[in-house]
Amino acid sequence: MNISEKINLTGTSPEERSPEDRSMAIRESLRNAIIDRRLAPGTKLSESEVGSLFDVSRTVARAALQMLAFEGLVKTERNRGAFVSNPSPEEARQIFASRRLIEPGIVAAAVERITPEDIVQFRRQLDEEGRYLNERGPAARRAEIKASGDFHLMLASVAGNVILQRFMDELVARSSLVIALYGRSGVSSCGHSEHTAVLDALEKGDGARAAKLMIHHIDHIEADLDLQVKQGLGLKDALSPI
Amino acid sequence: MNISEKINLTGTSPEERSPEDRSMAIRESLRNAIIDRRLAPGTKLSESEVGSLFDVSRTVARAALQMLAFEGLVKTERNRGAFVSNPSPEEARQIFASRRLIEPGIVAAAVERITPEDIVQFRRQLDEEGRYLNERGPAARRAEIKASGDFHLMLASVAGNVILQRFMDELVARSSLVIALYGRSGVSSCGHSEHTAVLDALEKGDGARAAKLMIHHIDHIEADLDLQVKQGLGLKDALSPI
DNA sequence: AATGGCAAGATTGCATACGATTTGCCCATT
DNA sequence: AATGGGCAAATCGTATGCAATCTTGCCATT
Repeated sequence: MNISEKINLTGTSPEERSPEDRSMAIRESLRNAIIDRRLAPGTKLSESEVGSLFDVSRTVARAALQMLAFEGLVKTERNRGAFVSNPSPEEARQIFASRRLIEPGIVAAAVERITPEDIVQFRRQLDEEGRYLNERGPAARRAEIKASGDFHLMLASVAGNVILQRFMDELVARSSLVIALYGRSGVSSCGHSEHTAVLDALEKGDGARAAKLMIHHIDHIEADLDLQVKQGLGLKDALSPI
Repeated sequence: MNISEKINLTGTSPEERSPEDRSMAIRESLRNAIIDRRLAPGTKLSESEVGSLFDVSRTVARAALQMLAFEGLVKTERNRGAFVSNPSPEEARQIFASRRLIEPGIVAAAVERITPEDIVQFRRQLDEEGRYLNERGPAARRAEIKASGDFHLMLASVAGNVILQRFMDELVARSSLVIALYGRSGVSSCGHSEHTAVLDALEKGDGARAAKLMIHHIDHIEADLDLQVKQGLGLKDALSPI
């Protein structure tokens, strides 16, 4: 159960490139590992292990884990440690309910501010997304989930509200976890075309249509999930079946 | 500039009542102090000072400050320390834009789940709010801001989405800061009646009306702000006035 | 008198050490 | 053989120490 191979240490930080917060770099690295499933839900992230992996003390490893706990990607249990989050179906529903609420607003804001350069950027992103769609294997699948999330994050970035952007950051990351856990089919084979449709509407300046498409898109993602209580194992639930 | 008097140490934690995370208790205490202005924006919160105030080491004080930084209530500068946030007008606008987006959704969810007991609780809360409205002095003013925020948080709680609840927690807290900084008149003398109106609509099950009232309410709060760059003090702005 | 540099003080960043708590294993007892 | 107690290993929670960095006041120089 060595997590060392799962984490792309050099992926986010070429080396000691940033003299700034190292805990932030560790957070980024772990975040990426979590959202594209190199670290499975439930995996234990011990402070010492993370610390030695990134060659820092427990202090800074702990700070990174605290940040991840704050954004809901890991859960910490006192005196037991930190574990990659294992979102419950209820949590999953709430995540998507939040997205259904926020993303139309983001789309509406984005349509006011999007530039032709942004459009070009988006097309490039969608191309990459489509490329992964046609590849096989878990690596391509992971990359696809990641790219799909990036589309939504780019949208939030264009919308220009840093607070909503941070909320979306969290929601997209947690969505990735949920899809990894409860996803039924191949992620969102329809997702790519839906992204394209949203972008097309944005390009035409049709915010209302883009927002509607976005809601449908989110609905489709959630509909692809199998949110049964199969993973109920909560014991608390098991003990009070009535 | 001793902050010790500003913090109600016993307010949130009677003593060592919680054997659990002390940093969480410190965060709560500082949070309360910030959102009702006992700690003014810009105030420095040094690790050692906070630590000795709560009789803990810098380690746990630091953890509390990190959490506050994460929710935007304090800003940390590397090698300089943590300071109570001084939201810019732009930040303020984004905070209220976010609330305009999220709160109608919360209201819509709340109308589906609100119980008669909740209504009673809300009435009690509104009574207390009204009481502060008729009192004079900064203490009553602070209590009024707090109580006003609590109304929105109760709503989020009733809505039953813990993620949105946490977002609102952050947004309400930051709003308090913004109102403290840019508030023009007496907070929201109209706010109380508007809260009542929202609740009335909720009680009648008229979610659409409640949502509309909520948007107006938020608009009114924001309209009461003086979001000029008077506090621009950024120097960077002052130097490039064109 | 104003400016520039320097050194002392203060504060954070980080690592490490020690105590506390939990977990799992082993063995004794029934 | 199953159960219960207790010990040992592992891990977390917290305090503290040291180095790095920033601030500030002082002094020399112009």
